[in-house]
Amino acid sequence: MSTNSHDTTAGSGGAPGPAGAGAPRKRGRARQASALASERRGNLVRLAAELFAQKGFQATTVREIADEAGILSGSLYHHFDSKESIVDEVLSSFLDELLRDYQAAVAEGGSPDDVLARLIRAAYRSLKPHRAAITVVQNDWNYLRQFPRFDYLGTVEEQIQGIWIDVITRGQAAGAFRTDLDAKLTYRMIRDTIWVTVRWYRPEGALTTDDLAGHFMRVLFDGISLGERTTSPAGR
Amino acid sequence: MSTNSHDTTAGSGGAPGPAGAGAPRKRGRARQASALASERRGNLVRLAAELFAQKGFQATTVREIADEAGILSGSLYHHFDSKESIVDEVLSSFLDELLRDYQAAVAEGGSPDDVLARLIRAAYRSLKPHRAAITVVQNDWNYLRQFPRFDYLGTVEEQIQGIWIDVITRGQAAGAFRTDLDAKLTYRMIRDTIWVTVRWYRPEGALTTDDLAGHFMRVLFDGISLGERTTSPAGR
DNA sequence: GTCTATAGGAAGATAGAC
DNA sequence: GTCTATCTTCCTATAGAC
Repeated sequence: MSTNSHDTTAGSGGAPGPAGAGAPRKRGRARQASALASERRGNLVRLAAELFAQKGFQATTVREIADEAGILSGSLYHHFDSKESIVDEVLSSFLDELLRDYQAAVAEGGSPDDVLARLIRAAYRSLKPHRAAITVVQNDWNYLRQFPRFDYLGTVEEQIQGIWIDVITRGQAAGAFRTDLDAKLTYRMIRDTIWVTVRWYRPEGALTTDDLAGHFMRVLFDGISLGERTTSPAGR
Repeated sequence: MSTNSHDTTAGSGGAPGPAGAGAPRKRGRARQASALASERRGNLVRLAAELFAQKGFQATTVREIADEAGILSGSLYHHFDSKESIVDEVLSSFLDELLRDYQAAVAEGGSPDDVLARLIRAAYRSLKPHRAAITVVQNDWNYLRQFPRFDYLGTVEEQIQGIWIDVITRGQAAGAFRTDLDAKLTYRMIRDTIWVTVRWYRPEGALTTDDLAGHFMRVLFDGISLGERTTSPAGR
């Protein structure tokens, strides 16, 4: 949740940094102080993520982030070397955790529809802790990908896509899922439907993320129709 | 496609406008010149919409829009009184047309699942002509709604929602759709799944919008599973 | 209808005192 | 670690010539 494995030294010119620019190695008595520092940093990141999610990355100014934290904008640059570094930390920590969750869901094993159900629940469950990051991914992904710094977004996306498509394809081969559906298209549909929920989902409301997952899976696995399944009803 | 019925006089302060600020009534020999003017204007709007879609509303500068049109940024203000006016025209013309399409789909009549299928196809078909506008709606909706000028976005959304929920509810009452699904939740799922497609759909690719609609409807109506429908398979 | 020129403000980022 | 102060750049929008 803390290390940003995707950090690059790319910047707009400014200070090249006197020491190694990565996360400092913690050891000895420095560890405690460092832990406090990262907690502070983590707070700033969470707070910025919330603003990015509400107003968009571009529309959020460093002054607003600093205001929210009760400090002045200049002071932010003691913690981060640019506004992009902040959003980078928001995204990379979320994506790293998500990838691990998915890998764990697959590692548990079971039939393809068990695994698919587990993936779907894992995705919905991430809505609550990562609502802000997911919103940023959705709204600012296209913009951020313009910068080489964020190339890793595409890499992680491909790894994640591979996990889902693999499960769907295995399900088709095993006779659990229809073979007249394109696996990639189906994956995208599932992914989009789940993520886009952050636009209106409010964790403090009546619906839990497992409610959402349940509703979605009823539709996904069995459809909204009643009676026999049909190949092409109503001219579809 | 031309008149902006949602225009308001709201602005950030500047010139209050010497004459009536609405679209001038065309009559007599002025009509031809005016038609050319609106074509020019329409071109600028389309071009701006494309940029807004690619980079986001905030990140797109009036200079970029002007560059793309081959004029200087100051000259844009001969056609529009602000950057917001441009995006307003992008959104309102799209939403007006969409609402009319949906109303027409319902007016054709038929069983709930016929109507629902028609609505879904209409939505997918709008992806091609309105890709840019749909992208802007999705990415910049939250930001734009901060300004009273864009209050009408919420109004149109409610009208549209009413149309879909009505069809779903009637289908449930008629025994065509499952009653264990929440109509509003189902509407949102459908809407989101369709709109979010603009993130990756490329009209010039192999898939037509009717392909997408077909794939989606197979899943929506009948699910991805094979064999008998089941109420709670795999612990779902 | 487009240009030149510029007002006026806000943005991201930096330097050095405390 | 935060503040004060400020640099530089870029933005939207305007005024008036052509």
